[in-house]
Amino acid sequence: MRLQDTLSNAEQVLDTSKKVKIYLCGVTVYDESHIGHARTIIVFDVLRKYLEDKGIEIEFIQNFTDVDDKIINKAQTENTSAEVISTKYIENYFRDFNGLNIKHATNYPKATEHIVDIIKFIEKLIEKEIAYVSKNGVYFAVSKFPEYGKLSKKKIDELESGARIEVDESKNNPLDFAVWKFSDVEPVWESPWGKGRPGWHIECSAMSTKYLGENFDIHGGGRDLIFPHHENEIAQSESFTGNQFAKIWMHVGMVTIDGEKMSKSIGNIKSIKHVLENWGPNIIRLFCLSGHYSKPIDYSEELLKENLTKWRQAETCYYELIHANSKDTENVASTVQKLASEFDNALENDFNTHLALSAFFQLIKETNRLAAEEKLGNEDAKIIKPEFQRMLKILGLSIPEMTDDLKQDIDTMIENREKFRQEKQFQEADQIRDKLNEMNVELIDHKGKTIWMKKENIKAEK
RNA sequence: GGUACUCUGGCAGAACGGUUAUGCGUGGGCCUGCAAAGCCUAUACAAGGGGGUUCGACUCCCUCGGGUACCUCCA
Repeated sequence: MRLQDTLSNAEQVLDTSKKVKIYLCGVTVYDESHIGHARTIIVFDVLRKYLEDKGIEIEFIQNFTDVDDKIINKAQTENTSAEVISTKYIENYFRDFNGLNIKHATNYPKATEHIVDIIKFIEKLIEKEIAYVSKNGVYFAVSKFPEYGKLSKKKIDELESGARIEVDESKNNPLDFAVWKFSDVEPVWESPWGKGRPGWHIECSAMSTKYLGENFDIHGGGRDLIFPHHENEIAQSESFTGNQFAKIWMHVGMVTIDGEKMSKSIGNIKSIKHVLENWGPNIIRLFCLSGHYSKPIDYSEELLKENLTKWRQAETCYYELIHANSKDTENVASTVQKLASEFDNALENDFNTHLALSAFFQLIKETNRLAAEEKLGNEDAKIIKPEFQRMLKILGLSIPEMTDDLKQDIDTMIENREKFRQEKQFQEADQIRDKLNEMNVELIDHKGKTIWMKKENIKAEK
C-alpha cells in the first residue's frame, strides 16, 4: 500500500511484511466530539480494517488528552474537577464511537496515566540540554533541533515574525514550547523541577514511544495538527531517540460547513451524537469516505441524503442476495473478481476510498440488475455475497440484524398478502403492505416472488 | 504577509500525457393490480482565466485570479 506522507511530501510504501503500528492523535476531552473528529477516526478505522482483512496484524494506539487548559477552564466554570470533565467526555466519546461502528484501538492511553513516562522523557531532554528549566516551566529549545519545521515546511525565522501570542519573557526563544508547565492549580503532579502539568505535545511523544517504539509505521491525525503539534512531537521524539520518528505521516482533511472549517471556536459544529441520531452510522461513514481523505469535505444535508439513496441500494442488494433463487443465471464470477480487485487497488493507491466505494456500488448495481432481470440465482449469490460482505466489513457498514421470530412474522404476513392479491382483494393486501411499512419493512414484488427488506430507520428521512 | 493545498459537467467526485470515470440529480421506459424498490435508457460535450512544452494536456511548466487550511486552541 502506498500512502502520501506529509513529511517527505511523497507517496511512501507501507511495510506490511510485519505488524503495522499506528498512532492516531485523539481528542482533548472537554466537549462533545463532532463530525470532523468522526471523519478522522473513520478513515483510520477503515484503514486498519482493510489491512486486517489482508491478514496484517495491527497495533493501533489512540490517545486521550485529558490534561489541558481547556479542561481545567471548563472544570472551573462548572465548579467541578478536571477529572470529572475528562471522564465524562471520554465516556461520551466511546458512546459516539461505538455508535459509528468503530473497532476499538489496541489501547487508549491517557496523558494523566503516563506522568512518570513524561517526566522521564523530559529528564532526558534536559540531560541532553535540549530542554531547559525556566521561570514558568520546562521548555523545548527549538534551536537545538536544526530540522525544526521540516514537517510543516516552515522556516524558523518566518515563524517568529508571525508569532501571534504574547511573548513569554522567560523563554529563550519565542518559538520554544512548554514540555512542563508550572502550576498550583489542580491537576498537578510533582516533578524534579517543580509542581505542574505536562505540555500538550509531550504526552504523544512519550506514549507513542512507550507503546510503539522509537520508529513506527504511521502517525496520523487531522491536518490541523501538522503545526505545531506534530512538528513538536517530531522535535521532541527525534531529539530524544536520535532516530527517525514515524515513517509515514498521514493527515486527514478538515470537514467544513459552507466551506468553513468546523470547529468549536467558530461554533459551527455538528456533533456526532446529533448526526448519528438523524442519519445513523452507515450514512455518516459513506459520507466521510466519499472523498479522498487528504482533502476537505463539505458537510451538507444534501450530501447525506445522497448517501442515504446509495445506502438504500446497498440494503436492497443485501436482501436480494439473501432471497436469491432464480433459475436463470449469469456468470458473475469474473465481474465480482474484477470489482474486488478494483476495490483493493483503490485502497492500495493512497487509500482512495472514493474509488473503492465506486467499485462497491458497481457490485451492488450489478447484483440489483440481475435481481431485476430475474437472473440472480443461488449460485450467483454464493459468489457475490462473500465479496459484498467483505466490502461492508472493511467499510464498517452494517445491516441491522433481525430476530427469527420477526422474520417468521413477516413471512406469514407476506403469505397472507399473497392470498389477498390472488383473490384480487387489493385493499386488504395493501393494508398488510402498509403495516409492514410501518415496521420499516419494505416489500419488493418480483415476477414470481415477493421479497422483503428491513430498512434502517433514518430519522432525517421523515 | 508567509507556507501548504485546492479550482473538473446541475451537485458530489476520481483516474490518467491520447480511451465512457463513477455516483446523485433530471427526462423517458421496463416491472406491478396499483405502488414502492430496483433495473434499463437518455442526458452533461466538463476541466477558473491566459500563455507555454508536446504530434497530443483535465493531467507537465509559467502566469493571473478565486477558495480553504496552518503560521503555538484545534481531528
